Amino acid sequence: MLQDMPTLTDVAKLAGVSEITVSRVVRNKGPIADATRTRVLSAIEKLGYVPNRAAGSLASSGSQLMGVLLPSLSNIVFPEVLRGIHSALASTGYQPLIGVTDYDLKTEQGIVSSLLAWQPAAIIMTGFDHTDATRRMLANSRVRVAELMDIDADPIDIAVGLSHRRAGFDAGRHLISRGYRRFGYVGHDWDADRRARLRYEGLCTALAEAGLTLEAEQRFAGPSSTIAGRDTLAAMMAKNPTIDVAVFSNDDMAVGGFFYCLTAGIAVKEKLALFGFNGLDIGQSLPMPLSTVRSNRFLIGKIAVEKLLESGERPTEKQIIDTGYEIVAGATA
Amino acid sequence: MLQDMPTLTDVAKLAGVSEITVSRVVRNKGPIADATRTRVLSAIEKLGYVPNRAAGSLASSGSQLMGVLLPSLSNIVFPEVLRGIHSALASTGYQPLIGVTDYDLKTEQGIVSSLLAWQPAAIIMTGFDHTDATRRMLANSRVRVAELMDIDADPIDIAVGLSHRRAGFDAGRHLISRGYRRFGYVGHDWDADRRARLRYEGLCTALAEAGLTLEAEQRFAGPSSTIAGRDTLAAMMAKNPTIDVAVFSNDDMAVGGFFYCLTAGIAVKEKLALFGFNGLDIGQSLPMPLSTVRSNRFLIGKIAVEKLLESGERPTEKQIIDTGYEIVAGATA
DNA sequence: CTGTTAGCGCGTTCAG
DNA sequence: CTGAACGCGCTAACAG
Repeated sequence: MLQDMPTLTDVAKLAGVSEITVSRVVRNKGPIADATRTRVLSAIEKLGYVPNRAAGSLASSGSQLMGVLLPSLSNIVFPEVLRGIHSALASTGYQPLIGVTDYDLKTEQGIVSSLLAWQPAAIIMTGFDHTDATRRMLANSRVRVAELMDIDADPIDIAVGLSHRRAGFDAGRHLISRGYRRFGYVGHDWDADRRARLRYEGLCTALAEAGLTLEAEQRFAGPSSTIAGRDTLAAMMAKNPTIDVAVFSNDDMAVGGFFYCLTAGIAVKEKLALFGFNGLDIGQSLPMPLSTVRSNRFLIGKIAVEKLLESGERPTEKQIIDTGYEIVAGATA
Repeated sequence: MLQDMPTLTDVAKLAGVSEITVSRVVRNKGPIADATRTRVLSAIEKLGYVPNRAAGSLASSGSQLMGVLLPSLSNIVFPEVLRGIHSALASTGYQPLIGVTDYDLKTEQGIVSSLLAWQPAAIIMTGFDHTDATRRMLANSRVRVAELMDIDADPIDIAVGLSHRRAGFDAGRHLISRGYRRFGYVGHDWDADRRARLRYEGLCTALAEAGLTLEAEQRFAGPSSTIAGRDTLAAMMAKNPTIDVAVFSNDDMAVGGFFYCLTAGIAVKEKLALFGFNGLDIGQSLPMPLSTVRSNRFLIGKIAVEKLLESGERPTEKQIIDTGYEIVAGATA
């Protein structure tokens, strides 16, 4: 696509050195006399030389690319992870090559295959659910794999995230300790969102240990959103007006729940407590800061990249990195 | 990085054909007898062959990559554009190679250079501000360039977006026609956000034509956010309690303003009207839907890709595509 | 419809 | 500290 861009050869001729010397200067590799380096650099400058990565990649059978698979871009959480990935990549010369799976394992498989075609240094994926074919392709390649967000299962190489089951459990314990007893759960479609389900299970376990159960439960049959949260809480309250706390599948849903309470004139916390998950900015900027669990999305992306780049080799031992979470007391519960 | 993955040659041997035939089957190019195709495909399947894109790219001096430069991932607007880009790319076999500039032109220049090194089919950028070096690199390459979001200046090849100046102007006219006269403006740092400034200028023009001026103006010295909107409106109201409408630099800021009114007990619309820009979901899910201007972020990304892929050549004529905007009456103004 | 020939631009040897 | 030769895996251009 570039029209006779200058090549290594052109630079080498102009600088009066061999191609490999130019190559070494460009990659900062091997010993180079200062004088030669200067000469080469000025030739590069003069010609506006830009190395051809495809050629480099072919010759070295490797690349400065990092494959990144995200389930969705609609949920703010994933752009935040991407931001963390990008921040760690920025100083390294690696570029993210991204794909979006729409929570579909077959789509994921296709994307993994096209990413692998670029011989990336590593691949970052979300979650532990993959097709057998995906696993096989990954195993046959030498690329390191990080699986993000979740650490409640066995990773391929590296897992970076938090235990959603424990987060749900701790949220439950926290709310019980604050005196809440009549629990309602407001969720979204969790066939796609395995982690929301893990949190739900953790919550139920905590309730069971305290001799409690969910008194109400309402799930929206689509992705999470503020509007879904608002309407789903409305539906639940219509059926079960006596609950004293609503636990939401995440902050988006909970913020919608807050808006519902505002409209319906329900006193938040006194009459109905609200609890979310994620610790999004929007929840914390509400007139009453949302009670929630803060996950560290940015950090997850950042650490994943750092671990992946730590060694050039596929790690011999599986590694699980817990980025933790934090109960945010807030004002709504 | 792949450990002796099978190559075209391996497939060709197994299928008993020449390499080029396999290549043609893989790329769906040129006439192939059905029998041959079947044979080749089953060989590919059997070996788990994955084409090496670097080699393909080198041989054809082109790639199925599309460079995407975004100023930021923190502002929800850009992930939405990326979503549009991705949706249009999904069916084409192209992959987005992304870079984030942090609103810095020198950073942008560096990223353009590394993107160009992959010989992408096209590059998508944001806005019209680039360094001279960036412009030169782009001009020397044969890649098509789309500049998104804005159409208030002269594009390199294609511009896709809306006139922010007109949007600001129309917002002003709209509010004047609703009877508002005492205008306040709540903004964020616009050195980075040229478009927010264009909207501001449009607004001021509309006011001037009606013989009005801004009675108050408060700008937060950082990026836009809900919290910034809340606090900046608070600061403005402390100084100028008599304004009857606050125009915000965008919806994030306006939602924060709404929260401020809630806390301060200010009757929204009766005492103080609020007006945003973007038409984000969060604004529309407020107890009172936010009055704002809807921009079509998803569409901007999608159309950019479609136009870029329309022809394989650099367009001879510059093209400006207006994706328009829409005043959303809402309930806050 | 299929095959042959000849590189694409670079990095990896291995020598000096 | 520098260089020569070779090949990475694929595709363009031309045959047949």
